[in-house]
Amino acid sequence: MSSIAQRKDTAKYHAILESAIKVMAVSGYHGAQVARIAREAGVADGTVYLYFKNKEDILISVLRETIAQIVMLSTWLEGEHPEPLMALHKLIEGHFATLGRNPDLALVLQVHVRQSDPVIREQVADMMRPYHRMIDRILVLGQETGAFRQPFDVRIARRMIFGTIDETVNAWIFTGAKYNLAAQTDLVYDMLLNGIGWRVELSAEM
Amino acid sequence: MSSIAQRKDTAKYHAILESAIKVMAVSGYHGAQVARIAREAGVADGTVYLYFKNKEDILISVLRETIAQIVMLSTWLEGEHPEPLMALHKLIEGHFATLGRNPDLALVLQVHVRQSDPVIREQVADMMRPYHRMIDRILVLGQETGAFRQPFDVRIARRMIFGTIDETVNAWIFTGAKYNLAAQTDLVYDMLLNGIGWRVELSAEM
Amino acid sequence: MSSIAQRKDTAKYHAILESAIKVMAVSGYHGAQVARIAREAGVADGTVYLYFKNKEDILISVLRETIAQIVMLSTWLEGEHPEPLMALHKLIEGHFATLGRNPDLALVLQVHVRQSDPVIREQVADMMRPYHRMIDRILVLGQETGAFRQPFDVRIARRMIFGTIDETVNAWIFTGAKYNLAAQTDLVYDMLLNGIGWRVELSAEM
Amino acid sequence: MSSIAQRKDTAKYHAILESAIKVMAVSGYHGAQVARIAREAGVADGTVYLYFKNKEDILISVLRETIAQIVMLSTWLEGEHPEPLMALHKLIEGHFATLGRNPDLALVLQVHVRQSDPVIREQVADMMRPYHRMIDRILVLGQETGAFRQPFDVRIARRMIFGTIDETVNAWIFTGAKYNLAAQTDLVYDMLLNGIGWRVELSAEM
DNA sequence: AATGAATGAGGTTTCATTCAT
DNA sequence: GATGAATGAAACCTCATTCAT
Repeated sequence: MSSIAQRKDTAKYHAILESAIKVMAVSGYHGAQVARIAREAGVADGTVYLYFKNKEDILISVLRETIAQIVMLSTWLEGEHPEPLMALHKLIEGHFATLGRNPDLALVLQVHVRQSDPVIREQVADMMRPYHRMIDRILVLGQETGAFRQPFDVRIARRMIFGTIDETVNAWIFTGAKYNLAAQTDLVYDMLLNGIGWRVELSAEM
Repeated sequence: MSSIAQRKDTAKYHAILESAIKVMAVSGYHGAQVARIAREAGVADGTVYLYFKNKEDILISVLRETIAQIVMLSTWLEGEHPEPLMALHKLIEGHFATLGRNPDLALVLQVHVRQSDPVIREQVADMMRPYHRMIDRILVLGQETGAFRQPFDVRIARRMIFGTIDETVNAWIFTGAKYNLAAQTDLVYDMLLNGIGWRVELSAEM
Repeated sequence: MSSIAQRKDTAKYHAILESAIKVMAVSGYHGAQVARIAREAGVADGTVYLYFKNKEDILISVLRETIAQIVMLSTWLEGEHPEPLMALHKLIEGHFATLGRNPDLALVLQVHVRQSDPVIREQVADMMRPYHRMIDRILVLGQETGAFRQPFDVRIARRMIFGTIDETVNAWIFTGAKYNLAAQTDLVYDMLLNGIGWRVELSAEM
Repeated sequence: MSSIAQRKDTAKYHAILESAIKVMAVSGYHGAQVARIAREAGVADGTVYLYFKNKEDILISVLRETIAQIVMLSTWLEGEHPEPLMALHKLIEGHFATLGRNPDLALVLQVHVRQSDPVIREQVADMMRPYHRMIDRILVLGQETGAFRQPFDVRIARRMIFGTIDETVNAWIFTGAKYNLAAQTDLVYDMLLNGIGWRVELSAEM
């Protein structure tokens, strides 16, 4: 009479999760049949339901585990209290490193999540919230300490940061995940910091 | 003996397309039942198949019509030959205006496209290519004419621009498309141009 | 307010009938779409229903017209009163000639009829009855006049005659209707008359 | 992870097959709905697809199993090496006995096979080929040993034999399969051997 | 008489989920 | 805990037939 929750740390639980990532990476969420996930994991169809409530629960679990890794950055950066420029660099690097290490998982996260029920999207948004909050904190701190230029909208900046990271990962996935994603860190970091324009008003200030 | 191709400009064709956008916005591609699309359009199930080859054809048509509008910006900007800064501003504005006018369609484009078959994603990528090319051209021209700062990777910059626009639209959709998307143009434009950092190296150059 | 019955002799009626034979020959009864029959006949879908009650009616009409030709042999032979051996030869020859002239129609009659509803099969049987009767009459007359050997079961003989003709046509169709069907007449006639065995009991009788 | 192939000898496989024969006998191939076959077999619709690839596979399996029984005659006769006259008698008897035992199956084989896709007809032809070959061998051997009269075309004779058997079965089915089919063996055998005519050329030989 | 756009019932097939073993 | 055969709801799509023009 053990509940699903109590089985989360078994080897089989993780085998199914890994298998789900693999299958979903190839076929997407809707294309991923439970039977194939089970076979890939080397268990019977029914066994899947001993560890997960239903198919949606598998997807959410996959996302939770993945996002957890990314969100861990928040916690880590939180504890380290690095100065904002460094924090931004670490953030980008960590994000790229995490997904770069596991292309299948990146594919699921970037591409296949954004489908399925609004329910799932809502949950993903919830899970991402700490991450967004952390970006916001870095930005605010940077503005306060003078590490970043003063007058800009934090939300717009956060969307630029997140959107750029996202699109960089997408491009990497789309071209087949062939190059080293983390190696893009410096280029992206520089781009976000400096934008594409001259800083005429800056020279005026001097 | 009229083929599907010959029926593309009828009122019913557009009614079904509109209805498909509406239903897909709510339920996603897989969740959108042909029967519901038909009912919403006020036609019989079978009628849908007089205008579209199959369900996938509906989605692709939705995307084609939408992306066409956005890509039209390419053509327009091409003809106008505006200077790069202006071109970038027009691009952002046009993108926001087009999607801002039709939130449902934006939802389909932003969220639901990225699922389904790789075939569809490939087609979307094909349709977006002229758009990406145009951004590249603007960037290159801007660097040549000195409108943009010199040393940056064009691809990275393009991903930042596209990613930021994308994420801005996502945020707008996710909050329920309640505010005016086009009104964000200046803020985003400024952000992309200037980044978030001081331009210390610029002062060094003086 | 003219009924379907009154339109049977128009050019369009026959155009549709010809077209139906062609399409059914290729696709079978179930595979033959009314729309394709209409297109092949150069009329609109709806027009078909001005000349035929429904799809089944088309098939039955096709069969009626064809079988009519074969059954006409009955009438003709009836009128001629040829002696039995000659009558049998004429019968085989006429059957082969009629179908040999129109392979499409033969295909429909031999292969595709035997499907669809029992209702249709019943009707075909009804239409074939005069033909069977005629064979029976030839056989009985032949036995009475001494043209055929005495002791054999007329029904069995009739089935042999009909079955052999049928199978000969089938073989001809199956190999692509490439050779001259009517040219088989003498061989089949001889076979039916003499069987495959020696006639030992005959020599005993002498 | 059991494939369809591995389930062919289960009770359920045969239950579905029997049920398919029954339903097809009544309604024909196209009229036989998978749902009705499933209900008749006492299983759920989906279960059918655990044992058969699709509806066409059911039909082909029905045919394979049946024709296999008839073709088994070939093998048996092959092994026995009976003299030709005996072989022919056994052949007719075996054919009638096999179909006579299972009228539904006979109906499917005789009537409903000949429809549907050319693909299926081709397959049936393939399955029947050994049977036809065997008839040919009997005929050739009979001619060589002098059991049959010398000059006749083997193919024509084979068609007469097969066509007569076929038509006899058809007649039996059409009248409701009320009498004993196998009891017709001697009559048909005699008919095929002797034909319907006197053997004038034979008496001339004497 | 002729058209052909529209209809909608109906059938095959898939696949997440269950439950007896 | 584990299995996997069985379930059956649900969805796409076809196509004979109708009817307003």
